[in-house]
Amino acid sequence: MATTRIIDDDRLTAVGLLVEVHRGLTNKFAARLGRHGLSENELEILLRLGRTPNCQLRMSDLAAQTSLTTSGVTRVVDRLERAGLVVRASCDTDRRGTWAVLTDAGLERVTAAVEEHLEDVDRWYTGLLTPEQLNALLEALRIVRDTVRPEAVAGVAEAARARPRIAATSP
Amino acid sequence: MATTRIIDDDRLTAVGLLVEVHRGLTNKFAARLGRHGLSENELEILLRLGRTPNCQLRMSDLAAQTSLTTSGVTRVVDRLERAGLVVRASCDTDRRGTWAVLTDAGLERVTAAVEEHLEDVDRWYTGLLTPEQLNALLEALRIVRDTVRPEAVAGVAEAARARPRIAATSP
DNA sequence: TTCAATATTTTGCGCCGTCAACCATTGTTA
DNA sequence: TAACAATGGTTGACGGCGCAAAATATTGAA
Repeated sequence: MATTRIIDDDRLTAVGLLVEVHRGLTNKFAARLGRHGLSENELEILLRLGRTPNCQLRMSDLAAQTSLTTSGVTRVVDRLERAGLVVRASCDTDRRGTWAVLTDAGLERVTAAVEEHLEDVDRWYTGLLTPEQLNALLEALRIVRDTVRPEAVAGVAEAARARPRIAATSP
Repeated sequence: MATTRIIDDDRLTAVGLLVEVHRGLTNKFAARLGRHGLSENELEILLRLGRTPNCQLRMSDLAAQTSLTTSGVTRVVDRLERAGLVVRASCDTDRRGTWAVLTDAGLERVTAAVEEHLEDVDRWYTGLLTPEQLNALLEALRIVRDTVRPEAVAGVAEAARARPRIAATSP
């Protein structure tokens, strides 16, 4: 008879597939990002800052968006600040808070990195799928994301309202 | 005019979506797995052993399958062995190699863990999608997996040929 | 046989991120 | 106003994993 052991359940392989793809892509991407001096988490934080109206987000919002802990964010931002890609600025309205602000150098760095990174993304991920397959994939992922991480958009509204902490590059 | 900055490229958000889903699921799963005394990597290794014909795989094959390094596998197997879920056995035909062999306790543990784990998988992942959506997702993931990790099935054939190192539970 | 070249696993060291404890600030309640 | 819980962030101790070198076993050639 066919196997009916629980450890062969299809749902487990569905998880496994997701994990393998994630790890595989991460590994493929790591080399080139490393050449730009960035890790996956560092890139993500720079990207999120760059996409925010004034290029600034509070530490705790970064934590919520990235599913790093706040202490993890502290450390990543420490490194980025040491590298001159980010600066910390205190928050006028709530002196407990701290803005992480993308510097010009940071924006340049992430732009340069992404420029090459996109080749890899295309080569190992999006470019492998037909537009229909890609859309179906993203639709499914979005459904899952919205239930497992509904908080992934924290802080954007506040940051837009806040006054910029450094000369922003937005004209 | 609309934004055309490179850091807003859709392909980046396609990566981001995958990463967010992976992290979100990992977090959701961690609590219950932790209650069974297993981490994600430990579960994966136990699963792969349990699915192999004689419940045994060589360390290097585990490394290839999991995209841990061999040293990572050494450490995970160390813990699993300390917990009595796995034993090491030397390889007759090539005494450089080492089999990691799932014990009966290991099979019980992983079975019990998976039994509950599947509820979470259903609740946060597979159960959120229609059968069509799930199939489309898996199809796309399989395409990407096959190009970024073609080596993910290492060692299964050899393990099936090798003689079992402990009383196997296969009748 | 002996010695170099190769293959498999383990170990030393370091980085990265979590957890828990901590300090500073805010808001609330009296 | 004082007291105190709640919030935001940082720090120290710790564990997991990767990298590279070491330890062990195997193969091939002189």
